Amino acid sequence: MAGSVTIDDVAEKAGVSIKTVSRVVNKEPNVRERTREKVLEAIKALNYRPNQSARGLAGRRSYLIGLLYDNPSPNYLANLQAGVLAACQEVSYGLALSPVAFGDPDLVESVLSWMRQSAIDGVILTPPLSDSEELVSAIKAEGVPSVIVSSVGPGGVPAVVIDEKEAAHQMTKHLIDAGHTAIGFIKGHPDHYASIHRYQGFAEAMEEAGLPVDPSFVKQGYFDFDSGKAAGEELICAKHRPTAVFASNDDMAAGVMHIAHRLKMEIPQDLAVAGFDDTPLSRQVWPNLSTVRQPIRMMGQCAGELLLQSIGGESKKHVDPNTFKQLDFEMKERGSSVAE
Amino acid sequence: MAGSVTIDDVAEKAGVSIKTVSRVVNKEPNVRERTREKVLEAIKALNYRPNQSARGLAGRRSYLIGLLYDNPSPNYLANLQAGVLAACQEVSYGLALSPVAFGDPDLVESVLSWMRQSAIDGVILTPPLSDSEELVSAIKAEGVPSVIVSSVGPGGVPAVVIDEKEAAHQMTKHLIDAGHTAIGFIKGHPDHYASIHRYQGFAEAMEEAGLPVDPSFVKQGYFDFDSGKAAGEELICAKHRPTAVFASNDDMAAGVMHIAHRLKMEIPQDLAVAGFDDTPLSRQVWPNLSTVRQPIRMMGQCAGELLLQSIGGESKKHVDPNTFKQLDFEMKERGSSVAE
DNA sequence: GTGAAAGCGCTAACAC
DNA sequence: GTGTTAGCGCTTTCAC
Repeated sequence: MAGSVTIDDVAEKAGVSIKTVSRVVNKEPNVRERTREKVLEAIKALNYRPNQSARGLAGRRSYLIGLLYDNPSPNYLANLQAGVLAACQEVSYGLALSPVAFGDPDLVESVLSWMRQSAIDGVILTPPLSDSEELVSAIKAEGVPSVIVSSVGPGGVPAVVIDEKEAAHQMTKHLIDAGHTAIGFIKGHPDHYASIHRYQGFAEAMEEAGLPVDPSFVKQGYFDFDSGKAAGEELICAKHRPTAVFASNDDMAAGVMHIAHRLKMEIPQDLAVAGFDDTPLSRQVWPNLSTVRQPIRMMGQCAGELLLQSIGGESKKHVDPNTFKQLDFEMKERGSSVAE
Repeated sequence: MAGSVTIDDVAEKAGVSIKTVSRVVNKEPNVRERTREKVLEAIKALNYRPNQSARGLAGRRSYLIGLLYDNPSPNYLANLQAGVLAACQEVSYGLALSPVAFGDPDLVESVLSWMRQSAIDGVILTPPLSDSEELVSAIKAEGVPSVIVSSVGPGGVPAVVIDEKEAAHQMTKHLIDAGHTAIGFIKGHPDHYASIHRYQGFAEAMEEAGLPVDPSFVKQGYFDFDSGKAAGEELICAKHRPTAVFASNDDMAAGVMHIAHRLKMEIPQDLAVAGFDDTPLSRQVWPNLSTVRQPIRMMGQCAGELLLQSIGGESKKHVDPNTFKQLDFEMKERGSSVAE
């Protein structure tokens, strides 16, 4: 602890008062540009970082935001987390992780108690927690700012999303354009709203093209590889089978491909496959998987920035609680749907 | 901030000084049983919760441990982190994440500075950071307890590991037992000690079996899919080629399989493949990948427990700095090495 | 636009 | 066993 750089050291080095340093650190207004630069230089030279405990004590907050999640895919978690951390770093906030179980009957109670205990200044909710109206409302009632990710939510809480429906629509259209008329669909986990939207996009695209959606071509999945395998097996092994399968995420699509390989089917000649998310897996299967890229890391960063903004320092630009930040998705058409 | 109940309120209500309350809260000795009860009652009646920031500031600790990592695979990070979090929860500690760049020339300086400013009470190092003797020593010199994971380290710091060499030895033997004599090897990232140990295990098993290690059958990889693909291509496309390839991790092994598929080779008939780590990917490729399971989550939990113990709050059992906790690995022999 | 002074709620050191 | 007195490093309030 000795020899640690404090705000006093920075103030002295920059030739200003500690209050001015504090203003710069907290990005408050009312600092001349020239002064700000001097301070920033001193901060950099000394490699100064504010002490969170001291900040928290004086400022009556914890300088911590929470990230609530329930067993997401490692890839989703790692990317989202990296984005949130990036947002936190800009303003020297810390990130507190809270893995919870969506199925827990006293989910709300335990989340609230965790928030109080750790004095979280704000919280980011990921699916399927962000889809729980009860939870979102309870947190809002507690007066703690929150942002939800990948979900529309009950409103009144800012959200960061992509247009799931449109993305699924485009991917379905891609398969139709490739000549498929019998297209199977594997739904995502029913706890996630995204699953509904992806299905809607699929159904609408089919309807637009005047193609019927055969109910026996629609299977329930749970976003994991095994459920994709199971659904894929049901779809492919039937005598009347689709020529293309659109799975609601990459893991399930990989499951379908796994089955296809086992049956010695050629992809995409015998069966076209498409996924959703553009996880690393999509480039590790053979052939590469056609999918929709979701900018997860950026979504994390946006959510973090939005939350930190609405926690607001002194420079509280007010954040509209109905903010609805929609980021762009990206189509990735690869070898699993079109011969290369 | 929820309850604005402070230590003073508790002291007044219990009719003692704040110091006595502090003693009770921190389970320190030298409090008469009768007094302790009175204080505990007051705490309960007022629903008092100590302010972490104030505790941290005054006590020069943060009730936080740090997790240092450099761009690990999402899977490794998510699992390790889950284990560490589990350990933290038991004692109400928080986890502070710190992504850093191993290549950064002032890595040590910036890590030390981060530790000082956030007043981290202890830190867990993951590869390749745990392999940097300079960093490990610097942290030790700073007097901050640390635990390293998946690495042997310079000693003097507790470590949680598996026997990488023995594991690679067994996997190699498995390939030899399956009848292979020309076995290719793809090394892991050179910054990781684990890469060396895995190669040693391979080389020793070959030697024991009286098989030569053809230098042209040993390629350098970097633990990522693309480097596995590149190395795999070099190995397989040569006129004189191995009949089996042992890659130092699953991602690289998947890269090899990808190439093999592209060349229409049958696995394992034309080419056997083995990996290391037992990531989900190993069960998502076709055929399933033979690999070595590393109990990453448990390693994270052990590391967390070891660290928290050596920080020692209440019941400071002394932790031997030369603790070397070796967990068991597990062989997973699947379809990529033996026809199913 | 900037600074001086007054704490934030707690623990540490030392008295009693 | 228990209390008193100083801060910890920062933000806040209010003066300039």
